[in-house]
Amino acid sequence: MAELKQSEIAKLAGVSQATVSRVLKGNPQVNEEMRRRVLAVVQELGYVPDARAQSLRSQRTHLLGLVVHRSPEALAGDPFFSALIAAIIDHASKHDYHLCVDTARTARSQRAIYEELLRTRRVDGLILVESETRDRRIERLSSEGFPFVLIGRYEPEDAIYSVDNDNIGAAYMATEYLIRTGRRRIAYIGGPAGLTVTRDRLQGYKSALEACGIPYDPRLVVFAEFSERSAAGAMTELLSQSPPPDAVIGLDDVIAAGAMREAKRYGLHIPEEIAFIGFNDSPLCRYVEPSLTSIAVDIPTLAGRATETLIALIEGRTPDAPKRQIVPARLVKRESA
Amino acid sequence: MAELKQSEIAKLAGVSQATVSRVLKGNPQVNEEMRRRVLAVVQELGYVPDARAQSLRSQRTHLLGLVVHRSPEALAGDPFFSALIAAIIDHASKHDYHLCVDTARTARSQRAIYEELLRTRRVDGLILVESETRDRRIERLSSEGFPFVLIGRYEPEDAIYSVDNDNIGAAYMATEYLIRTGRRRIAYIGGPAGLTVTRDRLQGYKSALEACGIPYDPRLVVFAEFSERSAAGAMTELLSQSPPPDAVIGLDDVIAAGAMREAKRYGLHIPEEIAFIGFNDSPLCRYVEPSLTSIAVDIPTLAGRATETLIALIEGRTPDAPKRQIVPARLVKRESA
DNA sequence: GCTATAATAGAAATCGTATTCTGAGGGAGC
DNA sequence: GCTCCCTCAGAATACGATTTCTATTATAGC
Repeated sequence: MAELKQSEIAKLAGVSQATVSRVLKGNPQVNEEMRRRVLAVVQELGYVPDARAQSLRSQRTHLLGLVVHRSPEALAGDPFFSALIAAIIDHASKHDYHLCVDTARTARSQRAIYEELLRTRRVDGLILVESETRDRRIERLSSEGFPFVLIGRYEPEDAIYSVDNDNIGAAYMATEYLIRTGRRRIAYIGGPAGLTVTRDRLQGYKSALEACGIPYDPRLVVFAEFSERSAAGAMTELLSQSPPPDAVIGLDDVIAAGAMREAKRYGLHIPEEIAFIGFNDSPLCRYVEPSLTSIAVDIPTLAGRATETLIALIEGRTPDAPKRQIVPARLVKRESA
Repeated sequence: MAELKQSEIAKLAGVSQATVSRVLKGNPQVNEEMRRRVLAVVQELGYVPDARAQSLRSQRTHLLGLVVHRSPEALAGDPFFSALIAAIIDHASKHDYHLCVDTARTARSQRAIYEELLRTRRVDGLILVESETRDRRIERLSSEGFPFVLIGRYEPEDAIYSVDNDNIGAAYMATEYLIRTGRRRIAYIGGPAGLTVTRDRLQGYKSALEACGIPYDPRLVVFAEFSERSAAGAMTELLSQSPPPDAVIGLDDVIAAGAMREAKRYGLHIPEEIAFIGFNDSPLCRYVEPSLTSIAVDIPTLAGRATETLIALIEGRTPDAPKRQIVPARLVKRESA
């Protein structure tokens, strides 16, 4: 298979290379006869333009970058990300964009990745997931006018484009649901304390308590890593209190399930003595015993909004969406609460 | 932030653009004094070369493509893929490569994606996952000499580079383990019949039966989609037989767990009356009741071998690995078997 | 019949970097 | 003092497409 380029096609079709380009780009000022001749050769040889040359010339790579702030190990078992990635690809491909995924485990490599993707113009825009609450790099992206969208929340609210699950509302909903069903000592197991999700859900939790006139007890709030073991540790801590909690909200299904398993080990009856609610509605929920009530994050919508907004920014259109978009979550009731 | 390019740097450093390029590429034939001057300006302005121009000039994009033959919906809940993607990125970044992920749900879009990524030279090489047993496109890639590696198996065995979990061996191990613990009517629930994994594991299953002198009963082999519901349906079919199976091997943890749940609904005791073994050792396994014995696929190794081999191919080195690499799996014993 | 205008296609410039080609200068060797 | 070679840096070219500029031809309008 010979290396094909427009000049070869041009020679074979007996036209200039410029004409080949015009035909392929659908430029209207080209005669029907020429167009036919060129297309015939293109079809015959199966010529496809070189994306690298197009990128350089047009200053567009048609690549979106997804940067995930987690180590490979932490990412490994998480179904949230396969869903997110799949959904982004789905939307991007409709607009003829591709997706480049990078992970940033250490702070140093994070910086490197931003440099690498952005300054080298390797991608046209960035989707950022799971950033810290305040992030110097995000401000730099913003001040340089680089197109990017955050999945998650950022302050100040309308400084940048972001799409977020309604974490505050969702945690409020979960907490209120527990209160309505008679729970009074509701615990919250967060993830790493620096993460925005951890804090937002904590806020929703507190608001619901307050709205229902239940005093906030800081001893009922603990933090864990994204692992079963860490969740179990957090649960042990909670159970050491007297009286122990009668309900637990976990930041994550894995955390909630880990905590629930620990409670079972202590001989507690679920949901009679203690109820559990997780987040993400992962496959896990249907399989644990008792099945886990969970808040379902609407990933396709989240990914869709983020992708569409980003592409609009890249192409210079003003996104027809507010800077901060909030996607509602859904409570999926099962046996654990 | 002005648009920086080598010529600007050159002007400021009082050298030619060629010298700037040489300094940045570490070309040895450049005087120490020049090198210092250039680096000073580069540092000061934070110049980083344009990847698009480099791609065109060097004919290398430093992008690997990962093509997954599944719909976004099917991909959504699957932790296998986040693990795979994370592991590939991890290895690729060590060699200064990035990863572009694409999904191919329909046959038409599959073709389009191959064209798009390969013919446009958007990526330097391809990793393919979950292909069908025989695939016309793979033969084309091969005949065009395009660098690619398959995760999974392909026939003829040594026609292309592939890295595969030892599916035959793993299924053999699972089956033999069940037989050793006294099971006699062992069922197999595969995935879609066209997939190589489905067939390979079936083969391992059959071999183990034969080696242990247990006759093969085709009624004990059924196929399901990658969903809980489909798995439940398959299990119902198996339970309608007399005598029913006393053990089940599922292609997948989700399939195995779905089948197990169905068996519980029928009032069967696990593992006393019927045992279950799944594949992937996903988080799920530790949470189902009873916990699910599973074959752990060594994803980091799988991804690592595939990535290293691909990069070697791209860079024109002969991979120091056989064309067909097999990564051993591990039986993780839990309560269900 | 002559200019004005439109339609169309080729020539040439451009995107930013890597590399080959070329030439200047300096030291070694005789 | 001359050649030869070596080192090094600037000039020029190439990568493959897009787009502007330019030239040709045809048509219209008077």
